[in-house]
Parts: sequence; C-alpha cells; structure tokens
Amino acid sequence: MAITPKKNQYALRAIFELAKYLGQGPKKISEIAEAQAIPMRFLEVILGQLKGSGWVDSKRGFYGGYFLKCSPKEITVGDILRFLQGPSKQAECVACISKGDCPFDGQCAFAPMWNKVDAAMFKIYDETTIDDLIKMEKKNIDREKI
Amino acid sequence: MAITPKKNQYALRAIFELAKYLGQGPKKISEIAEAQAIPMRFLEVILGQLKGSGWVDSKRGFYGGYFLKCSPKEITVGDILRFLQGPSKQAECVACISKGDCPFDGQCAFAPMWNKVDAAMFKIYDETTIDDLIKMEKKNIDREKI
DNA sequence: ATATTTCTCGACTTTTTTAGTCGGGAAGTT
DNA sequence: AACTTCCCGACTAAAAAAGTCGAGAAATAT
Repeated sequence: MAITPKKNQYALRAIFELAKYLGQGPKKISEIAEAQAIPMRFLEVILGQLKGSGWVDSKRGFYGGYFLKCSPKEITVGDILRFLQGPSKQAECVACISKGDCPFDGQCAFAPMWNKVDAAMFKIYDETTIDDLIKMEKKNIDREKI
Repeated sequence: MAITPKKNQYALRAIFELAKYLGQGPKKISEIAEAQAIPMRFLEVILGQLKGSGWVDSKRGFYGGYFLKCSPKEITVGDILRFLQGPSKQAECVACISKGDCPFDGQCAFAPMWNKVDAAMFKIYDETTIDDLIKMEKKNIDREKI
C-alpha cells in the first residue's frame, strides 16, 4: 500500500527535517539521512533535485549543508509532490490505461472516478503544510511522555 | 499519474464489461479483451485470478466464456481493488517507507496524513458501484448523440 | 598553501514490480 | 473426432524505482 514512491517520501522527510532546524544554519546531508532513515547517497540525488524547486538551498564546505529558503507554513505536501511529479506527468490523463492516446477517448466511464480520487488525494496534500507535520510530531512526542 | 496499476484497471474494466452483458450468457475472453482494449493473454490471467473472488465464474467450450455471479449494484470498485490487493498488502502500514519494520514506529509524523489519503481514496472507491459506472457510460453516450 | 569537509554532477548498477507471453492440457459443443 | 474456449503454470520482457560510485568544485580550517 505505498501511496507514493519512496523517493517522494524521502523528499518530504528531508524538507521536513530541514524545516525543523530552520534558522540554525545548514544541515549536512549525512545528518538528514540519519535522522530520517534515508540512504545517504540516494538523498544526495534527491536534495539535488529539490534545489531546482527554489524551496531549498545549499552551501558547500566545512559548515556546509542544506537549508530551507521558505516558511514551513507556506509550503504544502501537495506543492512538493507536484514538483517531484514534473509537468509532463501531470498533463497525462489520470484515468487512462495507456500513456498518450486513450482507447476510450473522452467517453471513458472510469474517468470521473479517477479524477475524483486524484482530487481527493490532493485536497489532503494541499491542506497539509510542513508546519502541520512538525506540529503533529510534537503532539506525538508529548503523548509519549505521559 | 497512474493512480492504480494497469492490471487493476483491466480487472475493473473486465468486470464492468461482464456487468454490461449480465444475463446474456457467457462472454468470451477475446470479446472482453477487444471491447476493453486489454491484451487477451494477460486478461486470461486476470480473469483467472478474479474467479477466486466469487463475483465471476466461467464456462468452457463452444458457448463458453465468463459471466458475473453478482449484481452490479452490489459490487463496488473498492471491493475489487481490495480483493486484488490481497490481505498481506492491506495489513502493511500505509505510511511506512520500509515494508515491515517502520523506523519511526508509531510516532511517525506522516502517518495520519497517509491514512487520511488512503481513507479518502477508498471512500470514493467504496461508493462507486459497477452499476454506477455503467450509468456513467450511458450518460456519456447520450451526451455524444446530441 | 594545503588538507579537510561537504556539496555536486552524471553516469552507472541493481533490484523490484509490472506487464505481458507461451505451450500444452482439460472441459464443453457440434 | 474436430473444434472451441477456458485453464494452468512457468516463463520472459520491459519499465520503473531504488540505490551506488568516482571524481570534481567550493568553502573552511589550520
């Protein structure tokens, strides 16, 4: 039941981790990798890609690392997933069996359902900010203390 | 943006096709395959699997083929997807990066979101019957005639 | 300067999943 | 007996996802 591929989850977790340490200077890939249980060399690739979004930036050298360039309140899971998806995939028909030309073109009985599902998923993604997730974690930790 | 794998879509379409011809005797794999643009030999496999659900049965020989054993009003897309998923996959944590042991066990900040998404998807799947899809197709065809 | 640290880049490999195929047999029909 | 259709299991192919690697470039420290 993996809703979204691991790579996407790693990306979300990486940004989540950066958000937690926002304002405290750059955070090394190795630290993020350990904190979020992500293979470091793979995370390298993912963070590189995320730089392209503008939400994340990096610095090299001794005190180098990655840091967030935006407020955790202003970035949603939906934003990130859409960025990772890329524009080409988003243009595709959500309903369609074959990529490109649909054998049922336009008259597909299933299309409305797939679209509803897609919308329902992204409604949740879009209303979940990174800040919400941080709050969620705090709540979990507090509950653990009792 | 494939929400569900092709195999699942083929399975849904196969049952959908059988539902359309319910009560008119068995329908051949080859016919279903052509009507729904599914590779025939692959459909063979899928229908074989679907027999295990009890919603579908078959007959061999000259006038053989597949037929539905239940009412299209009483079977939902959710039912079918869950059957195809299998019990093992359903037991897995929807949120979890690694299958089996979660590195964040129980205290994962993302879990509530993934669960919400899963629930939202299945809400739609569960409230869509095969009969609804048939009605949807009729509506599409009627609209085309104008 | 030079050594060290950390990101950077592209190509590459491996693993997993999905999709699809095939041959030959079994049950029905004519 | 000939023909049609499902049936079964193993098998292959293709695609996507996950992960790795080596060498280089910037920043900092000593």
